[in-house]
Amino acid sequence: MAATIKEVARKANVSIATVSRVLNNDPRVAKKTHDRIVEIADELNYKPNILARNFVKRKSNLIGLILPEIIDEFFTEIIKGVDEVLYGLGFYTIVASSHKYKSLREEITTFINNGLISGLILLAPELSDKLQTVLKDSIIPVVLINSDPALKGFDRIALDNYEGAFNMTEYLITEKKYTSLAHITGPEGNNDSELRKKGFIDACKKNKVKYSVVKGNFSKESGYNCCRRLVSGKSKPQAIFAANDMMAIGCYDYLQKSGLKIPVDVGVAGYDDIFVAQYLSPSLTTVRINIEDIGRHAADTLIQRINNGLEP
Amino acid sequence: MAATIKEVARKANVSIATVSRVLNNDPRVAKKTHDRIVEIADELNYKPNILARNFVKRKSNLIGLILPEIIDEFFTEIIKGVDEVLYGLGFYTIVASSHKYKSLREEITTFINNGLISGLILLAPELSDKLQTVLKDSIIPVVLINSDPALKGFDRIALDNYEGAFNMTEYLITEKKYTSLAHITGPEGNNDSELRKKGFIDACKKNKVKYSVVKGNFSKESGYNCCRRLVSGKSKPQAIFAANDMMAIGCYDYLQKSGLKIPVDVGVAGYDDIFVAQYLSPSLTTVRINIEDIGRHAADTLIQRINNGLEP
DNA sequence: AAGTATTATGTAAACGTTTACATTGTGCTT
DNA sequence: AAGCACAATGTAAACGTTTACATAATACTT
Repeated sequence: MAATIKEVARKANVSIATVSRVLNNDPRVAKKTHDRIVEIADELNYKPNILARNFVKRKSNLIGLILPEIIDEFFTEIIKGVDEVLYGLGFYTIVASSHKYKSLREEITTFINNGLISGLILLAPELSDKLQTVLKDSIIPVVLINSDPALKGFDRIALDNYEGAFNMTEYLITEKKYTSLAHITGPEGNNDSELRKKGFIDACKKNKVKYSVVKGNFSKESGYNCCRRLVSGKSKPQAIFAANDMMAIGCYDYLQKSGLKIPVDVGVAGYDDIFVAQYLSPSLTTVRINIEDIGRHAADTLIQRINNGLEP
Repeated sequence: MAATIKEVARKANVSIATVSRVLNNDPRVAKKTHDRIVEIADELNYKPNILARNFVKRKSNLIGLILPEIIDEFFTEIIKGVDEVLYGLGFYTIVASSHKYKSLREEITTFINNGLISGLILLAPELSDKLQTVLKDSIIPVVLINSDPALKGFDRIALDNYEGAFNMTEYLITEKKYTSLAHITGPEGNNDSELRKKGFIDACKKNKVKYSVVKGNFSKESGYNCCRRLVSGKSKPQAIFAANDMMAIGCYDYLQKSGLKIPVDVGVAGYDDIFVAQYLSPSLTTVRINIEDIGRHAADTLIQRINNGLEP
């Protein structure tokens, strides 16, 4: 059985209050006593029971991180960024990814209300009204990654999807001299997806090039199928801008299979710069985003909210 | 403030004990009472405070998952597998990856002793003696992923590194008809690395082909450099078997740069089957391992140990 | 109908901390 | 040397559950 504060207190001939103060670096305890207690605690290999501490303080050193299942490489990077910051500040990160057993809303509701975590980071490109209400009513701070910018009253860390897509599209037009483009979107309602689409369309309009838009869902397969439709249609675009790299890979697959050369016959661009992008042949033109940074930033923001209680 | 068990009890005109029993599905409480209490709890939007529950039970529904920094794509898959199983069983997964602030041993010691988690999954291809002692003394169950098979008294989930490497090597020899091979190892002391090397060597010996071994460290750069050394050496091997895909990618990079054709001039094989493998050109020959499964398996084993207290 | 077995519920302690408040001790002021 | 301020430590309650044990209510014997 692990040693408790009582045993330390007894061995040091002080009350548990004094030991507790030492553990929390309360300046009111005499240096001599402090040092002695630290030594004895060490000797007994005493570690404060976090369960008890969290319980009595009614707040934990645990942060929830919820990620939807779709996201693939994002996953790792976000977790890394978040954990790096949190761990350094004495917090632990609880990840939840699979929503196999419960709806996302249920999961989040429980997570927020059961007192286990002191803050939540939620990567949710789409946010139902109900979910928004749940989050609004949350007693613990919530930081959103990548959600609708129109959402008021939330802390939100965003990738600049609109600008990224806009710039990429202009690049394809002005540098690469394509004069007809197609865009494969992500799933409807997904915020990243909508913004990228908007960026694409606006850039096309601004530069007065022909464009078309087809609906994908971020999966490789949807990229494959959309590419087939686009390429075999009557107005084949000169280049395809997929809303993420996975779908761009799907395009690669289809084009390769049908003997079309990239970028001579059809140009392909993606979004995310996932690891594999550089190893495609030819290498994929893609919009780079620093995912780990997003994670770090989200963690920072959350902790500030927890400590200072500032409203977003 | 969130509702507590007391308020539910008062509103239902019962003692908190009865409410507690209802929450824990104790069969001793009458159906009528049960239903009434459930309803009232719902009404008050009552969620049991997990912090309190964990505290009093002196065990939490939290599992630690420690991953070293090196591992890259493994990361995601392991977490997925672990979380999937644990979440379904009512447990949460705490991940810790970056060891920037503390030594691995310190981190693990604290993690094991502070009572926060009820079990630990540790992905540690190398395990110092000190660390072994810490783990042996652990009061909570520990499951190791991918550690030294010689370790007695631990639950251990292993990839069959030896067999995988052996089979791949035989495949290169008997199917691909290579008659001289080279192996780029992982870091010394790393258990995966040692087993793969052993599998390679044994297969070469058994089939009586010439072989050489050079030391890498699982990084892309080391693959690049080792490849250069091998290829420009006096006895250029017909094929290189890298102990992981990352190093194989390094080989690709070097060979491409120096104008050598794969697999005509030099064959390359890897290990892990990371996502990018299939998109290299030509696609990488690699040993497939199901990482997510390993995660699931580890989680299963851990929970069994927690619930049944079986010794490993 | 009394006694007994069974079922349903209540009582209260316990878990390991933190912390408001109380007490004691020390040194300083006059 | 009495009084006071302040520093150091102690006392005890509190946090929200679970659970062993006690009690009350009901049903089943005969």
